[in-house]
Amino acid sequence: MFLINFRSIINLVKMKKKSKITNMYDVANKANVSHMTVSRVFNYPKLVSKKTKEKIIKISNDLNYKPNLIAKSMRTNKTNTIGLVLPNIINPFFPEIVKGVDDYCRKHHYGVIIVNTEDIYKNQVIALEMLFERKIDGMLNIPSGRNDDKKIINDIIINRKIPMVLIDRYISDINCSYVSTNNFKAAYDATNYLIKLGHKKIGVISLPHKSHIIHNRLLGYKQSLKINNLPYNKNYIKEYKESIKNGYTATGKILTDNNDTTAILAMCDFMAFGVYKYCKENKVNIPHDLSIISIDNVFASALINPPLTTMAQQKYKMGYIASEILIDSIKKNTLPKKQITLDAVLMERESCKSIC
Amino acid sequence: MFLINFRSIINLVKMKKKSKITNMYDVANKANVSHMTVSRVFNYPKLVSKKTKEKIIKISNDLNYKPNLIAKSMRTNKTNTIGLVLPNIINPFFPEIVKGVDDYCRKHHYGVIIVNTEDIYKNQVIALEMLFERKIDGMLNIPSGRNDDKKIINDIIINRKIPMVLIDRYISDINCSYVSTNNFKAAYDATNYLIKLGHKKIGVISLPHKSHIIHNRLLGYKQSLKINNLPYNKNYIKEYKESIKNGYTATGKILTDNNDTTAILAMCDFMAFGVYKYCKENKVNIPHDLSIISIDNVFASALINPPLTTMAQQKYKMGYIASEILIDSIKKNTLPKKQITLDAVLMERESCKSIC
DNA sequence: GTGAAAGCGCTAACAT
DNA sequence: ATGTTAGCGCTTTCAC
Repeated sequence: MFLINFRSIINLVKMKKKSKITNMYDVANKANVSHMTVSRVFNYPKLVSKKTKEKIIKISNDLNYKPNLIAKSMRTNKTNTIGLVLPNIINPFFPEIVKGVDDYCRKHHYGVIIVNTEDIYKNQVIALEMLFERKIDGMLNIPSGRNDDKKIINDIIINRKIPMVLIDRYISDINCSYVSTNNFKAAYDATNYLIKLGHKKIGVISLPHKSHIIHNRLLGYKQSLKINNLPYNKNYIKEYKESIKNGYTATGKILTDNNDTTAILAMCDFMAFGVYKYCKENKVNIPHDLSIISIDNVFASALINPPLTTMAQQKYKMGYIASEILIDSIKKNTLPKKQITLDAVLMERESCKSIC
Repeated sequence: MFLINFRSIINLVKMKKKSKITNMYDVANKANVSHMTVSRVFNYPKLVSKKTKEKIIKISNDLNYKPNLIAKSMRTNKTNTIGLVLPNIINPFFPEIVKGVDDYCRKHHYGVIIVNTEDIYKNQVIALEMLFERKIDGMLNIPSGRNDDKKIINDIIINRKIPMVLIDRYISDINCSYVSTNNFKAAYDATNYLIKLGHKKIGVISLPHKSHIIHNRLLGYKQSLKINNLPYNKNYIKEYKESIKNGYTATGKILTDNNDTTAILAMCDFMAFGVYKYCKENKVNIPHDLSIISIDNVFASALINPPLTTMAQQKYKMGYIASEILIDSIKKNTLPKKQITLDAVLMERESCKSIC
């Protein structure tokens, strides 16, 4: 009764203004220890005696105490948060990457701040500054393929030694890691598949190849022709920006320019959807009159009629592995350099027919 | 030589440790003012003389200074960050909501921490605790419809007075705001549309209606029948969990139980995709033999053949408005209570036929 | 095994 | 109009 609980007094003094959310001092006060002992329970539990530890854990639970990660960040310079910048969350290609990122990060107690840039330069700048101000530990970036991105990424992220992993699209000469599909092999395998089915006149619906991606896919296509002793003829290749409408236009171009075409390789599923549209309107039967293979395996590909045969990019895995590389290098306090490519996987459905 | 090398190493280590990111004091020193003046330039610029302000802004730019939002949060108890919890980013229904959220938040300088729960209870708990520890100012939640969610949301978020806005799905008796589709009206309008086309025997592919959503849609369907003096017969309603396969099964059930069925209302697009699959396999022509309308307007709906007529939920707007309500109440320091419902919009495509 | 003191970068409150 | 002081809740460092 006469004993004065000094610890309580000390802690109460330190608490001063009573904040409504439980903090370390509340727990320490109730456990009659210093706040440092509470801190150790959460960060270096081995340094605390079993008895004290158990008491503190119980009290923490009773008071519903959770450490304030913002305060922790102040001291440690680590927020356990990463940024994820992507061009367009509506495009069904990206959500699977997001899921892979989310899965890995949740498991490792990292938060993910997501920003959708719409491929607009201003949004990219806002996004990067926002993420820097929030002191993210690292960044995942699915770049837009615009040229001015590189400078701003260097200025705001790379030059400040923030680790970055690019996903899907590459930016040359930038100090970071990179995870993508093996695009050469994807197109090579797709073309080989058509050739094995007996196709010799294969049209290609391509995209503007400022990016390495399309460049490599085109190389894969050519290499497959070469290996199979088939001639390369660039009249069979039509290049438009990615959209269903442009896929439609490209199909018309290919078929009128080359009326012996028996198959089309579309560089992405969206362009393939345009092929379907053209074929429906022009009474071309898929796969009877025209075989079509594509690269991506977006969600809708299995739903359309006939289901689209496509080279599935491992989108989930790309997100997962990119997160792994990033968080690894955050923990090791190094800048990541790894370059990883994943093979696309043939999803054999019903849009290709053997003509042997 | 050895001595020099040894010393260089020590210096490099020291420098590395010393190398830090520009802060307020760096700017203040260079400008020959106190750090408070710098702070005012960024927070209350009117309180600083024009001359000083300009000098500080110039120096800030020169030194590439950006305020540290983590440190700011320590004092202000505001992180300018919100949480976004959703069940499944792969489901094409959700990314459009995310885009709406992202757009509003970017404009208002809020960061969004996203978590995908997969409808798994444990993930939901991890997500909420993670967001609480990071001191989010508010939360957007697209709940899973699981019953145990309510308690955990109350424990971790609501009881700590963190503002929350639910999107799409409602949880009864919880102190928060709510933005959703007017589900009664969506089904009512869809049914009316079919009836106007001459349909009298309308099957319904429903979902388990633990949630208010399906309950209200069913009420809308019934009300439309009533208003049009058509009988209600529950044999025409089949209820399964949401999946393409179950949509397939349900279609079979409806058509064999009621061979006079001329139209089907699917409670969501995924179930409608199952109808398409069934019809393709069983040589039922859409819309010639069977009309189909649905609710959602997911991305793939326009791609399938024939394009699906569906009541489009305003997903982007839901996300945008929910963010607006949340950030509004954060700024006013109140808990949001608003309940908003948005009308679904008829997307008339080619899956319904007049039989008048 | 545990505690005291210092301070991360910022802002609120008060002082000049 | 500008400066001084005192923390926000935590971890690092050093002391015992």
